[in-house]
Amino acid sequence: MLRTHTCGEIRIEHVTKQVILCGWVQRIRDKGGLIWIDLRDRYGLTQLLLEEGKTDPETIAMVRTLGREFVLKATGEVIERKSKNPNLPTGDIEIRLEKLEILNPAKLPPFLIEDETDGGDDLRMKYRYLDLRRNPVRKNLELRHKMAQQTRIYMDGQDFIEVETPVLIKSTPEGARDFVVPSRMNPGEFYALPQSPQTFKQLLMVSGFDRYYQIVKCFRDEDLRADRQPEFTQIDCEMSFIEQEDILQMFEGLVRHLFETVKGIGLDEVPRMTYAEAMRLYGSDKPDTRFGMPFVELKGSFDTVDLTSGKNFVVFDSAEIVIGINAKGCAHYTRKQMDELTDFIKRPQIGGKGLIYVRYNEDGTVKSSVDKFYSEEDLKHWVVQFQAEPGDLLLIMSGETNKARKQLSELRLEMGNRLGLRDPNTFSALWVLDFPLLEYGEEEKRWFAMHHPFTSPKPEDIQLLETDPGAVRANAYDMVINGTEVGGGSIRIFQRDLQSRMFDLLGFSPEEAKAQFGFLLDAFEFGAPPHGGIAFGFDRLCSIFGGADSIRDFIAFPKNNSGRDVMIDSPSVIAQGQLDELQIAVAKK
RNA sequence: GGAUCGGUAGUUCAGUUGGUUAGAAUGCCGCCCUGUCACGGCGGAGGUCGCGGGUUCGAGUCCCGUCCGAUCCGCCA
Repeated sequence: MLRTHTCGEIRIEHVTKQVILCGWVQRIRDKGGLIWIDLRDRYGLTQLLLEEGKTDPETIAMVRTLGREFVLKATGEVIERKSKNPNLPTGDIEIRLEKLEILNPAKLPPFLIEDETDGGDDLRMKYRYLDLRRNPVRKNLELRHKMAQQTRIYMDGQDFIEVETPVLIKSTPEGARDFVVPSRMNPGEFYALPQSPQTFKQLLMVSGFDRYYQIVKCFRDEDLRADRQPEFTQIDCEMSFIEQEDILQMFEGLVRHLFETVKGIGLDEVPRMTYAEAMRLYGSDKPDTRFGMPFVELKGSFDTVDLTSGKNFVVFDSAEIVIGINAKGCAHYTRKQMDELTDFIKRPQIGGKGLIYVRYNEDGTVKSSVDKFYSEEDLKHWVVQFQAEPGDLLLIMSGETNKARKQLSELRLEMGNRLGLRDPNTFSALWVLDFPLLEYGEEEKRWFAMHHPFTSPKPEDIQLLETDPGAVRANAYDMVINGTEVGGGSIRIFQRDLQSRMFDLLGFSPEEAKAQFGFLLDAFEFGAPPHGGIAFGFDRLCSIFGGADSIRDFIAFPKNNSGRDVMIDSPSVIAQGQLDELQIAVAKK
């Protein structure tokens, strides 16, 4: 070892000890007669002292040649500081430098290696190895490490075994776009990288590994977002001889264990909500339940309520649904603020046509943007429906049910932001249950599996498969934390007949089903146990625990928006020889 | 495929209606400083205003195109 201690561990009780430290130069403060060097490593910062008249002049001269990020080996005695720094764990001591060795000089980094860096995202990505020297990013990776460790501790404690599954697998038509790898030994043929180990974990159930998990890389060739990378990590799990309730209990347990051990937070029992409820109350299958503000229907499909029709307001009369939210205490909003909200919902990404408001003033009077059509008495009925109190502001939208809900959902989140109701250090988890089994693809004119083709329908809905496939509910569930989907899974189909019927419904001919998933169908004929599972988005889980919106800083070497690694500059062209070997020709544009 | 925002010193940004030599902070370099810790003081260097074209007497600023980045929509079983 080149060092006796790290830069984070020396305390007042080490005084008079002779130590050797290694690390990077964080900063040098040269007072002339006194020079201090802050030496940094992963563990902390320790101050080295040089003093004119006491320190060897050659060493002082050498220190005056140092720059930021030089790698040093420093030998000296631990002494108590004359003026202590209470902000630093090592602030009571310093090292009187006796011998200095420059292990490696360093060019000036392109941005400051400090907590509040002056580097932009692009630059930080290009020099990621420097960015990773910064405390905030390093702490995120330490958090990730803890999350992974605690996941393994919990799963192992529940008798799950970790099994690795292959990365070079087979492309399947359903779901996300596959990343594809050409096979040299089988010219013209391709592997695909797994979107998830789905079929393998089901096969492991057939094999009798009744509790499997894996912290595993998955790959999807789709456009990226702040919380989506082309390669990402899942906590992938599967269990046999269970019902949905067992899965919910087991993995609520995992999440509670993680909050407990990693954050020191005791999580409340995770509430449950059906998909239909979530859509009706929040217009989203992943509602942020850190705050309430549920939708209220003035005219809707679920209730028989209609407080808007017959007053010659065409917009509402022609709408399938009229829904709103109660922004508590916002009656004072100015014209400017209202315009901002209207502009917000009219943005092309949201696509709202207009926003109607009702102010329930402190003095009990009511003022709205539709006073022309609705009397004070009409509006008072609305106020009652919203359970509003004086000082509240009702924000109302209308239209086709699914669109209006989606738009109002965006507005609800925006109001949550404006009212400071989305604190990243508050955690609210939710199970969303009973997802639809199928959704209709308008373009393709056929049904698609909402989760995946192996998801089992609710037994009581099976007869609807023939008559009304869209109404069939699945034994599928998502876990949502703070409005982010962090995990999802289902109870699988384990009977060959039902699975074949599913493929049929999804438009697979028996031959296609056999070609794509024959191995699974075959396996189901050799004694498949009832089984089900779940997968958590590990990167997202880490980012939520870390209070961040983006998963990028929880991944050591992430890719940018265009799927590029700007540090190693990938993807890149390959040599003609490589292409030849693979018998691949690149089409010229 | 689409929308919005951005690209000016090493870095983060400002830059008026189009008008002299494009500024600030920070970093960097030099000198001074014996208790600093975001040290302080004095001085200095540092710019193809993303790229290409256009309008104009004159463009960082206006117009067109293009490239790059970020966020979002579509997409993501």
